[in-house]
Amino acid sequence: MEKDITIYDIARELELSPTTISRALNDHPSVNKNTKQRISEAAAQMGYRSNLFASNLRKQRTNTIGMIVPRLDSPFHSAVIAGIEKIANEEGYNLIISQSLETLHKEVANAKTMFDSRVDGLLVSLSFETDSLEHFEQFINRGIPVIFYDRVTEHKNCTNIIIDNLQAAYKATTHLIEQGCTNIVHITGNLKRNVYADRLKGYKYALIDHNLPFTESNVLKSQLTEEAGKLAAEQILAMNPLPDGIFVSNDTCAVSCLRTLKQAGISIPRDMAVIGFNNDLTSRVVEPNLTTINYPGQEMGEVAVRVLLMQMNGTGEKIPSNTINLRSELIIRESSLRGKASPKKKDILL
Amino acid sequence: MEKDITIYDIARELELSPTTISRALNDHPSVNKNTKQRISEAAAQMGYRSNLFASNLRKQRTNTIGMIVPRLDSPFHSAVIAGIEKIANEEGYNLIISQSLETLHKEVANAKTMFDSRVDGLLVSLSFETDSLEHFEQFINRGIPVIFYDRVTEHKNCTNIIIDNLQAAYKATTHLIEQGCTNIVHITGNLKRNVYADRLKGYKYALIDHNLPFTESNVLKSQLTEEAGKLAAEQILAMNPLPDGIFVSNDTCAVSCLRTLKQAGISIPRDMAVIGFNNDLTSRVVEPNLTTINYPGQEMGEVAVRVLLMQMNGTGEKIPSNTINLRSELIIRESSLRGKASPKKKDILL
DNA sequence: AATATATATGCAATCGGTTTCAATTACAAT
DNA sequence: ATTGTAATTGAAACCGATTGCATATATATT
Repeated sequence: MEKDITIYDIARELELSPTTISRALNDHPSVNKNTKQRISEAAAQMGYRSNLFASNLRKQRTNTIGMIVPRLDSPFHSAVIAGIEKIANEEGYNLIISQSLETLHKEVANAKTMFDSRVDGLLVSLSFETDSLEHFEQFINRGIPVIFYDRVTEHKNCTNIIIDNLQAAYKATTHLIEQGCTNIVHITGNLKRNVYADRLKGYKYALIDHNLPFTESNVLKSQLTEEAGKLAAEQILAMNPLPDGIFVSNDTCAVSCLRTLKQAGISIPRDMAVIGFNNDLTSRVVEPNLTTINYPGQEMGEVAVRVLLMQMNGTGEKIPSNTINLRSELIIRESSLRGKASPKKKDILL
Repeated sequence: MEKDITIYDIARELELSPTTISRALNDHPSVNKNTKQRISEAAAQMGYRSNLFASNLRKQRTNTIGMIVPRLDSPFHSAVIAGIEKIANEEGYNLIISQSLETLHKEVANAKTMFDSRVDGLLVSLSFETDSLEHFEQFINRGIPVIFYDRVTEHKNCTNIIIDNLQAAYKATTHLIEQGCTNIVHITGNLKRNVYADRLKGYKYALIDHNLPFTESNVLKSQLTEEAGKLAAEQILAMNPLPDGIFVSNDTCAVSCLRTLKQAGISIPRDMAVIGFNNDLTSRVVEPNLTTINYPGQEMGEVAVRVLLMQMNGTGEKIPSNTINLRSELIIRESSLRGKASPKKKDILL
């Protein structure tokens, strides 16, 4: 079992002070070039590695970014994390990740752990249950920046990074209307969360702007799971008259709903056009392929961590609270193309 | 901006020494019960939180587990991580996660970061490219346990946690044979990795045990991506005679292959029966639903972290190198059921 | 020659817990 | 009265890197 080399060992070896060793290894300008050279060679040769804890303890920062996500096993969050990890890595930051599993109590516990681990910054996408940001106040009180992405809530000291859910939903609904749909159902999630509330608004405004009636009974609240998709399909089949278009707030649920409708003898998109949200892999596997909104997960992650780094290394002055909107796009596939022939290209980007 | 409370602040407040505060907060037996009570109340009231860096620095351990996975955006790995995070959390450990993105150089860089972060233990699933474990020697030399799961290589000091890939593949292939297939193609991945090499063996042995010929030309090497599935399908369509069964080493590729074959007019499973591997969500979305091997991801994660914790807290003696095998199961769905009527139950577990 | 300036290095304190080794007290046993 | 034992508490060293302040040397300026 080898022993760790410290700057004291190097100092002894080269007959210098630990101070100089430390400065040399941090490329401090006041150390002679030749000395630096000697030191870094000795360090390499002796197998030195810096002790982050001693360093962190002294510097009062950890070079660590914390992340709290609802779940890791979601294609969208995976993409976000990939983007975050890439940039964080490049900038020399560690990433501590934990999942709230959509519960408030685990989100609170995770926040505490992140706080005790003294992360320098925090990236959060809120759980379904979260209705208070109290557990993040401890960070804000000590000047540790917190950034919310995707599932967000307004907070005067925090930046939010989102897509324009309202606009995306508006586009999707408008597309259904342009395909001739006049009786469109919307399947939504927990309206406490901005993403679902905004999509509902987009759906509503699109209807109104095209002189179609908005009726509460056409909005189905759901858990947006696979199972919930089946239930929603059954509710839809019980409607009279049957709707001719469905806009679902995620792909998992849309796919399961679509399949259940198909099994019941409904022809998609002829009888009903269907649009999902997320552009998950399943949207390209289901038959017919699902029209959906493409979410820039990786990009969202990259933007989030860049903004966070800016705030972490900022002058200490509070950057004014703000919201960053990323572009999303409607990807049109067979599930929503009615009447006309199917499109030449497989995927058409609006 | 609030200031951090230290044990010295509490000591001053209660007119005790920092020693006693530290001991009380760690529930050391030699501190008086009443004193403990007073101290913990004061700590709570003053908003004290332990400084992990000071503690780590002194204790020379970090309460942190490192993880290096090929990618985070894989349903299997997400499930593993979920299992790991659950147990690690319960036991009071932090989790640092990084992805190698299937490249050796990033895996090496990540290993270095983990090492510098002084993780107490390491969980690894190897990248495609990895053909040497040199970058893990530094851990082993210092007595830091390393555990490999799923994508593993033999190392005399490390435990491996896997499923019996050979047996699973044997079962899958045997099932195809029982369904009347006599000319079965196998689509495999990078044979450097145990998982694919073992599955190939299972396929081979099943053929031999059932007196079917094994031919190299029936083994298609592939990247197992969506794109690779299409290519493989084209290769299969060019075969003469056409095979009547396909066993693919993952679901993503199997699904894409299946869809391409269908588009070419092949009836699944009548003309060709198809089996995948992983039980991803897409296997339940594609038409017909895909027969596949269910992988106990979450369980694998839980076992991995438990074994790791044992080794981390062990007496320091080397636990003899070993391999832990977890059970997997064949899930039979429509894509492999030929001739007979479709099964009564949606999913049949063998 | 005297002073100013830049360059290079080191001393010693510091970050906040943990731990070794004593010290103190109370009480029991001889 | 003396010694032994258990229960509490504290002083001080320590983990390893960083940094404010001081010092020493070399070079430039007047």
